[in-house]
Amino acid sequence: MTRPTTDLRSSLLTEARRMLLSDGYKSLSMRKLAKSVGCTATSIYLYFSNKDALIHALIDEGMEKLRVVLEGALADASTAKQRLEAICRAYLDFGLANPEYYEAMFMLHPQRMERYPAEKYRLARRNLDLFRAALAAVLKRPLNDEKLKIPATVMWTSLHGTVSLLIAQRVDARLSRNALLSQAVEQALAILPTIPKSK
Amino acid sequence: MTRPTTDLRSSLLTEARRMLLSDGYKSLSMRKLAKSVGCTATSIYLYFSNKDALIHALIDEGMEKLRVVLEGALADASTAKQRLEAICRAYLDFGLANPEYYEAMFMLHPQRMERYPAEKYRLARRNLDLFRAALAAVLKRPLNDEKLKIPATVMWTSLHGTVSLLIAQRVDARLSRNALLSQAVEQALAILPTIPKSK
DNA sequence: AGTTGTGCTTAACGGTGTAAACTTTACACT
DNA sequence: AGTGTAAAGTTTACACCGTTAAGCACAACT
Repeated sequence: MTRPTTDLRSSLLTEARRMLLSDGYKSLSMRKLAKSVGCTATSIYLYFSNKDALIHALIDEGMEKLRVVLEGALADASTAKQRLEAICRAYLDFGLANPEYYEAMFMLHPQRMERYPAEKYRLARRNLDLFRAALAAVLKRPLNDEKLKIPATVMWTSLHGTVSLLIAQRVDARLSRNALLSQAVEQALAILPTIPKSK
Repeated sequence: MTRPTTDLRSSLLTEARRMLLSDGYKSLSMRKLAKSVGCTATSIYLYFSNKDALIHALIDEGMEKLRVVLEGALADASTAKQRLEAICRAYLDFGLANPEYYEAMFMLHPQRMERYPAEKYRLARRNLDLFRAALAAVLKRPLNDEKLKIPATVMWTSLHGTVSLLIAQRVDARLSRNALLSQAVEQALAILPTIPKSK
């Protein structure tokens, strides 16, 4: 009922983020959001063309948060090999620490995301490039070596598999979480020997 | 309006499967299903306690189909190493060939699956055991070596990551699909050297 | 003072899953 | 043949959902 700020758009984003983080994507409805923020559901459409657009804004936030985390991990490690390991570990940790963001970013039903503008994938790809650069550094190759795109992508997808199945609770809960994560990082790093020498 | 068979339950399953496969999970609604099959929406509840239960039945079907595919792949290869590679490849192929089943099986929103009875994971775990056994064969270890649970799980999650991101269309579409899949298999197999020798 | 435009609301459409109560059909037993 | 009962299916209803169209109130500008 309260009208905390005149800037409805940013109030909506703030509240949507809070709802996403506390109750998950499923229970983020336009009507409930409106009620929490003190306006009508239709007012949301003055600032976001539809629910997808609202989620996209949150996805962008998540991508940005992920970038900060990954870059932090890179900065904290000293050798190239350690940096690669650190970025993998940081990726897993981010996903498990922010499952609601992660879900919106990478696990949402494709049909729901149909309208996600291709241009926005730029942010996502920038995170992927961090992996590619870290990989290149270990292999002593140029930072944006095109040939490393596929290995970097697969490294990422492999980590994603672990995160997403843990979030979706499809993994046997009796297995040690720590052992699983360590093995996942080791597995990701094991891609190194499979990459052919350049030229 | 037609009442094709007296066994409404199986008609519902057949039609639900058809709808899932042709239009995806999202557009499988109780009302539409009822209309297609010629009964009212509430009649479905005589045979399935809720929508989840209906989906669970389809998930079970999918798990069974996957099992057949994986076992087929195992049967077609001769050496232990080839069998391991074949099962990985078959997993990827199954997911990409049956995205609607795959989505229901492994990608559905956890909240929606809250009511998925833990006991049912048995079928899922049986598929995972095929990976574990194939892994054990290569390493010349006992088929149900407990120590291989984590490596086998990570092998699976790594493959899942590739499948699920491709299905969710989060992977750069310009990358060669074949190269990506080959790399994913290679990555999965690269777990082998990281597994400590038993005792 | 009158026009324009902005910010928001009300009302409505067509959809969703599901619960409760009611009706019809079918079968068993006296 | 007539009655009791259980099964199968329907009607009605509730409480939600995303979204559109039309309209209202008020500020700023001419």
